[in-house]
Amino acid sequence: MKKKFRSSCLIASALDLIGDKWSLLIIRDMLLFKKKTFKDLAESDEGVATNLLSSRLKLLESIGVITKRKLPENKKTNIYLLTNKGIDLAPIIMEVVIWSDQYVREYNEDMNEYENPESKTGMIAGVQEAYKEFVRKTIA
Amino acid sequence: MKKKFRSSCLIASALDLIGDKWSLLIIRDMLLFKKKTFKDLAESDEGVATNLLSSRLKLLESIGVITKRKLPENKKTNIYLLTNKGIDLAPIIMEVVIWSDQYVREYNEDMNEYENPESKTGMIAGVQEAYKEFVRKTIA
DNA sequence: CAGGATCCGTTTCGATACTG
DNA sequence: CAGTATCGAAACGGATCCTG
Repeated sequence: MKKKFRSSCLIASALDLIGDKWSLLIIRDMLLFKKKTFKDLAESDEGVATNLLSSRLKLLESIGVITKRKLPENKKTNIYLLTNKGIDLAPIIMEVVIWSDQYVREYNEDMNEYENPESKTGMIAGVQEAYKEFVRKTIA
Repeated sequence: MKKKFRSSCLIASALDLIGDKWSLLIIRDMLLFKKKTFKDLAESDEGVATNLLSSRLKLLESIGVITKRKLPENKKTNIYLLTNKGIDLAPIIMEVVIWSDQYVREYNEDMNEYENPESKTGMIAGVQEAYKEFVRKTIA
């Protein structure tokens, strides 16, 4: 394992996303809970202020991890969807979920199967596929 | 892939770490660049202010992802080392590095081998083992 | 009424100066 | 060297206010 990473790794726009609480929560809510409207996202458990939600959605769109559009059948409501670039954040999100579950859970749940690297990789791929299917159905 | 994650996933103390730019950079510097003194960490490319570095080290210690101690042979200098809980953040850090490298690199480097899930898992394990070996040698 | 934008008091940041 | 103190600037967050 001699490969070197650039010291600039993790520095550029990744930190704007990953180093920001609200951006992470928005991406999690979209990816895992299929939230897509401003209202959905505003009602997160953590209680984002609408001004912050607004600013983060603009940020995420400018970086290209989400897109803003309207439903085919409903021209009024804006919806936000993860792009492929955004869906590729799934491994990060899921690793955070796994770590969090391992170290800060108060009660046991059966997450242990993911200790097997095989099933973890598969689980992440499953989350990504599920989201892509959701996008397909949403914009169809 | 029917397993459900608690909505509290990713919310608790994980966000204090992952949702914070400096905490992430400190963990990265310790894990990948083997930084261990205040001075080492203060000289990061990104330029942490010393007051923030100080507050983050306290935070990370309080959460239990790092420990503060002194070298056996040098009683003057404080050193900071990742605990096992901290080393277990490696998958998150490495996924961020991989995503960052994929989407924000300006010039190509040969990271492509990690597109194979097998080698990615192995690479992460390698990073963790390397750090554990570093800890062993440091406190020996 | 959804989808934000604006205002404003409070908290946090970040750069530098300072201390044991 | 390893932090702490200070202070102006920026960001937060919560309430309210527009606008189609």
